[in-house]
Amino acid sequence: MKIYMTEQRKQLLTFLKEHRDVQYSIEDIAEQLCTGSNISVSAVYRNMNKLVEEGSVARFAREGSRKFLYQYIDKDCCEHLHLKCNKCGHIFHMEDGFMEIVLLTAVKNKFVIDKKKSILYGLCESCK
Amino acid sequence: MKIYMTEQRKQLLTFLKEHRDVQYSIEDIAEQLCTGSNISVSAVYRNMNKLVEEGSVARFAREGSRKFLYQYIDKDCCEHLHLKCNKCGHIFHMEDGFMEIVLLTAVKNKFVIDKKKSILYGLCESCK
DNA sequence: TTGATTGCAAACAATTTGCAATACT
DNA sequence: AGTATTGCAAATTGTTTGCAATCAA
Repeated sequence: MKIYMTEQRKQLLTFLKEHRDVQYSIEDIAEQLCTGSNISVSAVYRNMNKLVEEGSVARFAREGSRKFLYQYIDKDCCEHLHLKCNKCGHIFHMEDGFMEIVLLTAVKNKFVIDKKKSILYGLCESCK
Repeated sequence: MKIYMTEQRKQLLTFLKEHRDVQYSIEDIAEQLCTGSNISVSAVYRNMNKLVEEGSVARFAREGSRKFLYQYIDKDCCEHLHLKCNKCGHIFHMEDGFMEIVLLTAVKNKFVIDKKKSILYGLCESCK
């Protein structure tokens, strides 16, 4: 199935790429892009699903809310373990060296971590 | 607000305690307990919410489904990092020694992990 | 021209809530 | 007795879908 680069998809991708370190709900995105009459909410839903299928966007679920969260993913991004601060909501990438230790430790515990799908929650330095 | 130990809540707690290592959706629980006419589905919802508030049950969300998952939590459980297998769905506890390493590594990366809220996804030994 | 994408409104699925009846302490 | 909890049905919330019109290739 071909991909048409519509105005709406272009805007979405631009927005997400400009905020690679943020996870947005559909509502968040709609607030930013659907205000005038640029994009309909259902176009946002459909596009996000397609982008998730494609692999350029990741979808996350969070206990505490029924809303899914979306984040643009580049190669750089999905090669890291993510740390999300419970207070400020910011997402950090675990540095390579440290990540290797974590992955290796998990292997010793007989478990192979999927970096892409795993997020560690806690407090970042400025919030703790 | 007092807690009344109703027949329904008793059954729920018994069921969850007997399967501490499993995460159930409301639907799963309903299948087990609401078949005859023991408990209504809304009682399950309300009880699970109350138990989550209380802290004796944890609620999880996963991308790929809109259903929340619930699991009985004892002191032992919330002191561990959890590993969830993407294939068989089973939940494992990371062993103490290994967990310490992971937590310490995160601290070096300037991040304090909240064990209770974090789940690492990947593949367990028998599924990889 | 062909088929993917859009906007809208209606449909869905999971969860929550209002209310009168019931059960716990 | 007083109030938390129940069951039911109706309401909400977040997401998906059908369809005719539109747009990208």
